[in-house]
Amino acid sequence: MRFATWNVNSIKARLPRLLEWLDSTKPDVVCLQETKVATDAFPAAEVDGLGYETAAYGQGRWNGVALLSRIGLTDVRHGFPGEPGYPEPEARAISAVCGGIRFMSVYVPNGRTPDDPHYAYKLTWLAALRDALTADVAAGPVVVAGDFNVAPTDQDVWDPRVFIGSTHVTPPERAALTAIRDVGLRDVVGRPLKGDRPFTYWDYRAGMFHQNKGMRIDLVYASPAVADRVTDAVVDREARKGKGPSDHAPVVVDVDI
DNA sequence: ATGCCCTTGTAACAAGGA
Repeated sequence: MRFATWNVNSIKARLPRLLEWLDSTKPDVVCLQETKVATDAFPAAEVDGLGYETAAYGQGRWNGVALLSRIGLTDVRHGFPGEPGYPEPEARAISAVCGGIRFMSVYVPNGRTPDDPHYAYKLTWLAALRDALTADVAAGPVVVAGDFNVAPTDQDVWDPRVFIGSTHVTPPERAALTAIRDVGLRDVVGRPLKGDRPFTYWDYRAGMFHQNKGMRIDLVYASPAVADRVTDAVVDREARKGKGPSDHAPVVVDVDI
């Protein structure tokens, strides 16, 4: 089985690149984030043409998540029990069972700055996610993948000095990730295809990608039943190149199941 | 080379992203 996670930064703007990438990469399951379309506006017919079923959860202009699968897609859930809003519910999580594994695609709140109410929302959201995952992990194998908007360690940002005082690197955010792993999930880290660190995001501005000034914030957290069977994991930086890319690269995981 | 911010909604900017 091959699965992947990718923050596409608008499914409408990225559809040609997504279809090309699906055709060449041939993942069985894909977790998408920042689709930026309403649930009913997701281009399901286009991905159906490549053999994928779709489960989408969107709200229009902001956020939006989806799952694509060509190995079955059942028991779809929008959000998770106890998920907070800001203050209204936001389209940041969707899960479904594909090939016997519950996949959840997550788009964690950004936080903006540590003194912003959005940062408190981010921490509350991550704590609620942890609580909800406790039941899911007990029920069977789980993969939670997506844009976590947290770099787990200082090695996961291109220069820790630049991020002092910023979100994505603060101890409470990192502790929230640890708490999620502690419910029984492991961090499946992709191989970088260039350089020594598997960054998944590079700002569009100032040639950051070309200087490899990135961050590892797109993460794959998997139950041991999945993590133990990983045969390869790669950050597909090829998808960050060329005309009209997302600012995030996909993480692609192969599992012998 | 991989190449120097992007997307959406609304009407020339505003807001968010990280």
